[in-house]
Amino acid sequence: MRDSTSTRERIDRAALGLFVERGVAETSIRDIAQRAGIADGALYRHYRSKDELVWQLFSSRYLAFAETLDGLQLGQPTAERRLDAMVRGFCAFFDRDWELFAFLLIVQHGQLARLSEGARTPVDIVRAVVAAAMERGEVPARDADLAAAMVIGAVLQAATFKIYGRLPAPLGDYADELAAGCWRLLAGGKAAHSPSPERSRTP
Amino acid sequence: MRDSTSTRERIDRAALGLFVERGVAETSIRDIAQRAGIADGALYRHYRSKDELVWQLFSSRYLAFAETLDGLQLGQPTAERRLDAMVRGFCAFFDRDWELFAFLLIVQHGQLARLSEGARTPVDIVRAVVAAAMERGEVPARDADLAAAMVIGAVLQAATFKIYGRLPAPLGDYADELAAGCWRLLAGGKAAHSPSPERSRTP
Amino acid sequence: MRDSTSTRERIDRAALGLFVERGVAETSIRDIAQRAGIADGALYRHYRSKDELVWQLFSSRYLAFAETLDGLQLGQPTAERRLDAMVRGFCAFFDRDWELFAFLLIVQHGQLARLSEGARTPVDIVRAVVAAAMERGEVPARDADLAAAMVIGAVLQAATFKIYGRLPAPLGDYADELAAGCWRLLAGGKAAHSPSPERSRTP
Amino acid sequence: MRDSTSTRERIDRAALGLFVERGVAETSIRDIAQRAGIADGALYRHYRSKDELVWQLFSSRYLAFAETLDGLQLGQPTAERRLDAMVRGFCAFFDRDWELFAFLLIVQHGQLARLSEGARTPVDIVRAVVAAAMERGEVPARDADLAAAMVIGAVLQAATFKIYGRLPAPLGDYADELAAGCWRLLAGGKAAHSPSPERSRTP
DNA sequence: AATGAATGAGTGTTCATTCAT
DNA sequence: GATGAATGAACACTCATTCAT
Repeated sequence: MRDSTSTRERIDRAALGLFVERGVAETSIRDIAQRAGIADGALYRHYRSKDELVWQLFSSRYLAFAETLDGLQLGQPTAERRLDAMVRGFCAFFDRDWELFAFLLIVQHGQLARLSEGARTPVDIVRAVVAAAMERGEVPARDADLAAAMVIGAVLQAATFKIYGRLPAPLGDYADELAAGCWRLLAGGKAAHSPSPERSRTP
Repeated sequence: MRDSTSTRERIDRAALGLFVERGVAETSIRDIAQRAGIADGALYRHYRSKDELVWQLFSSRYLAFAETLDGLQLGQPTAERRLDAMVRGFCAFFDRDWELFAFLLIVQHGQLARLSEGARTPVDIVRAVVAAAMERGEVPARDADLAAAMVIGAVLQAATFKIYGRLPAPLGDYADELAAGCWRLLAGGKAAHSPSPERSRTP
Repeated sequence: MRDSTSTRERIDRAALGLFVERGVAETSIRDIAQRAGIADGALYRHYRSKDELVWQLFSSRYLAFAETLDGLQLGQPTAERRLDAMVRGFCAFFDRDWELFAFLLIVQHGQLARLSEGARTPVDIVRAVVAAAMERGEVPARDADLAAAMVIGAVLQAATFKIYGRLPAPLGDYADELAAGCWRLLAGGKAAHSPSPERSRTP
Repeated sequence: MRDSTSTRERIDRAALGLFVERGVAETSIRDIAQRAGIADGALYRHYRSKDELVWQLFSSRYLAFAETLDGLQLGQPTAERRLDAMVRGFCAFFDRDWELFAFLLIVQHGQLARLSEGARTPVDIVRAVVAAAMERGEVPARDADLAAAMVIGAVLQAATFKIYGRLPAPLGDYADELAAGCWRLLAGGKAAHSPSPERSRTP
C-alpha cells in the first residue's frame, strides 16, 4: 500500500508536469513512466489507459477544487465575504500548485463534456453564490449565468496571465484587487436584467 | 489561383471544424483532406506540415482579430466607448463564427509561445486601451495588466459559457451587460480593496 | 491496379506460408510484411487488421473451394461418380497447393463460427450429395450428417497424414483408393438409421 | 500434496476450458490463474511457462488416450471387435469430456511435432490394429497408412461435427453406425476401385 | 496541382515472466 | 507454496510524410 500509493503519486506528478510542459498528445505513456521511474507496463496497474489517466487526473482535481471552493464560501456571512473567500482561496490554490491549475486549464476542453450531469463543478459553486446574492438583494439582480461567467473569467484570466508571465508577483498578491474588481463587477450599477433591448449607456 | 484559393479555404474550414469537433491531436491529415474533398498528399501543396497548418490557422486568425479589435477602438472618443466598441465587436465576431473562436480558445496553449516577440495580440490591444485610460485619468490607476486580464477574462468566459451551452441567447444579446460589467470593473471604486458597497461611475 | 494486385497476392502468399510454418499467433504483421517485401503500414491498405487478413484468407478460400467442389459434382450422372469427382478434385486441389489446405485446416477452429448462416461450405456440398444419394436410393438410407462426416473425415485425415509425412506419395496417387473407400463406407451394408438401440453386429 | 494436486487440477481444468472457449493465444496466464482461483505467479510453481502448460496438457492427455485405446483393443479376439471397441471407447471418451477432445483437436497442430520419435499416439495404435488385420487376412490388404487415416478421420470428423452442433445426439448414439461404417471401409470390396455395390463382411 | 500507395517511426497496450514479501 | 506489483520486450496499429505517376 505504501509503495503503491507512492507509485501512483509519482505517476500523477510526472503526468501533470509533462502534460503542462508539452501537452497531452505530445506526451507518451513512455515519457510519463520514465519520469515516474517505473516501467511502462506498471502504469497500467494504476490507470487502465492514457485516456483514463487524463480523465481521472482532471475530474478528481477539478471536482475536489469545487468542494474546496464550496467549503471556503460556506462559513461566510455576506456575499462580499463569500466572493472574497473564494477569490483568495483560488489564488492560494494557484500559488501552491500552479502546474495543476495549468493542467486543468489545458485539458478542460474535451474533458468537461465527460463530467456526469449532476457533477458540482467550480463553475456551479460560483454561480450558486452569485445567484444567491442576487436573490437576497445583496447585489443587483442581473443574469446570474452571465455574471458568474464574468467573475470566473476575470479571476481565471489573471491566473492565465500569471502562467504566461504577464504578471510578475504571486497571484496571492493580486487577491485583494481581484476580489474588489469582482465585487465592483457584481455589485456596482443598477439592476438591468439582460438581454434587454434598451441601450445607450454613455454618461 | 481561383481554384487554389478555394481549395485552401476548404482545407482551412475543414480543419477548423474537425479541430473543434474532435480536437487537434484527434484529427488526422487524412480526415481534413477527406472533408476538404482532396487527396492527403494534396494538402502538402498548401501547408508544409500539420503543425504548420495549425500554426498558420491560429496565428493568422488571432492576429487578424487583434487588428479588427484595434480598428474598432481607434475611432472612439472615450475609454468607455472604446471598451464598449471592443466588447461589441468581440460579440459580433463570436456570433458570426463561433467555430473559429472555439478553435482559437482550444489551441492557444502551445501556440501562444510561438508568436514573435513583437506581435500585437488582442490581449496587447486591450491592455493598451486600459493602460491609456488609467494614464488619462478616465479610470482609477491600478495594475494595468491585472485590469486587462480581468476585462478580457470576463468577456472570454462569457463566450466559453456560450460554447458550452451555459448561455442561451446569442452572445450579442449580452453585449450591453458585458460592456457595462467591464466598465464597472475598470472604473468603479477608488482603492484596490473596497469593502463598502457604494460606488459612482466616474471618479 | 497491376501493382496493387500483385502486392496483395504477395501478402496473401507470405501470410499463408508463415501461418502454416509457425501458426497464426506466432506470426506477426511485421513478419508478413517483411516476407511480402513491403512496409508494415502498407499491409493495412489491403486488410484492415490482422484478424481481417486471417478471416478474408480463410473465408474466401474456404468458400471458393466449396464452389469448386460443387462444380465438379454437378456434371456427374451417379452418386458414385459424384463422390469420385469430389475426392479426385480434393486431391488435385491439395497437391496443387497443400499449404493453402494446411492453412484452412489450422485456422478453421475460430473462423468457422464467423461464417454467415447461409454460407455454402464444402461440408454442406458433400452433405447434400450424400443426402441426395440416399433419397434416390443410390445408397442405403442412413444418418446423412453422420455419413457426410465420415466421408469428409476419411479424405481430410488422409490429407492430414500427408501433411505430417505419414503418406509418401502425392495425395492424387491415393485418390482411387480414397474414393473407393468412401464409396464402400457409404454404399456398403444394409440401411440402419442411426441412432438405433439394437446392437451386436458381429457375424 | 493434497492441496497442490487439487491446485494443479484446477489449473488444468481452467486452462482446458479457456483454451477451448477462446483459443490458446487468446487466453492469458492471468485468465487461467483467475479462473483457477490463484495468483498469476502461483501458476509458475506448477508449470514453467505457458508453452509448458499447453504441451504438458496436450501430450499427457494425448498419450494417455493412446494407452486407453490400446487397452480396449487388446482384449478383443477379431479385427472387427477390436475396431468396434476402439470406436466405442472413443465415443465414450468424447461424451465424458468433450472439452478435452476439443482441446486436443485445436492444439494438435504445433504440438504434434514435439512428440518424441518413439511416442505411441492414438494414430499409431489404430494403424497397428489395421495393419495387423491386413496381415492376418482379416481384411483386404491395402495401404495400411491410408486405411488407418480414413478410419481415424471418419470417427474424428463425426466428433468434430458433434462439437460444431451438426450432430444432435451424444456421440455414443452413433457408435454402432460409426463402427459399422469403418468396418465397411476397411473390410469391404477386394480391389482399390470397387464399382460394384455388393460386399461381404469377411473375405 | 493532384493522386493515393507506400513508408517507417512511434504509440498505446498486452502479457509472460520475475521476485521481494 | 502463494502473492501481486513490477518488468520490458513484443505487438497491432496509426499517421504524418514522401513520391512516382
